Amino acid sequence: MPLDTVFAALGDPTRRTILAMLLEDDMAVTDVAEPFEMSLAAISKHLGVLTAAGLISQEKRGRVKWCKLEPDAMREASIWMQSFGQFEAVNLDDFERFLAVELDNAPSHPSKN
Amino acid sequence: MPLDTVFAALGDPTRRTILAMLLEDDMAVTDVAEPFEMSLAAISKHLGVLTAAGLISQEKRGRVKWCKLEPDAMREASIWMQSFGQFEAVNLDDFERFLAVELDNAPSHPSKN
DNA sequence: CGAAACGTCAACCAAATGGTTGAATATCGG
DNA sequence: CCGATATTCAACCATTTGGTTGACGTTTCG
Repeated sequence: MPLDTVFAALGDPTRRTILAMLLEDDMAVTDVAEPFEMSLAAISKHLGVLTAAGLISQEKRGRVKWCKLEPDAMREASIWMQSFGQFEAVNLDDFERFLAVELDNAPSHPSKN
Repeated sequence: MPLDTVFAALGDPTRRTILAMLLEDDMAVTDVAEPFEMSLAAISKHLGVLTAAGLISQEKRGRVKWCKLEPDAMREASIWMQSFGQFEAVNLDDFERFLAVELDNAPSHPSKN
């Protein structure tokens, strides 16, 4: 089940921090590792877990491997959680309308293709 | 971090199934365990994990311990995840205002009619 | 009272997880 | 070609996790 790997991946604070970093921009493995007090190999493993969960993708260009956030992977998990109540935080439909408006107003966003 | 325990708890399919069962109604431990092909002790442990994460609460009445879903525990995790949807194009300030409005809209009383 | 039902505890086990080091593999720049 | 940079691999280790079994403490009820 993809939910297994996604939730398990999100259960580690190092990995959640990495995801938050990638929210800013794509990053090379070495740059991802830099702020952490742990070996590069350990970060490489974390990135492997995130990749296996589909939460990021990694593309090698030259000797540098770029890490890119794949937020769609959270969608299924998010929807699963939403099913646990009207108590729940955000209405997804409202959220999508919000996103649609945001995308229209985005200044430097290249037109989709 | 509560996000650690919540996400980790959700990473197990047995525990997610238990939560889905409790969506229907509160249940006794024995009844929770009944559909699973695993010992009562194992289920008891799973319920302990869910309780530690705050996702359920357990109240003992007589010799029966009742398990009750606590969906509020998912709120923080849900909000965390939603901040990752299509983020590149989203203005964070707008997103936070959006969240504020969402949270302000009382979950259980209809807003307009 | 005494047996059955409810649930946890303790000890144990195999496998997975999160980390380390050191060697290995590409690739880039001079 | 050589050396530095980027990243993974492999072996290892300690801890956690998810499961088992059997004994144990409570509570209910005939």
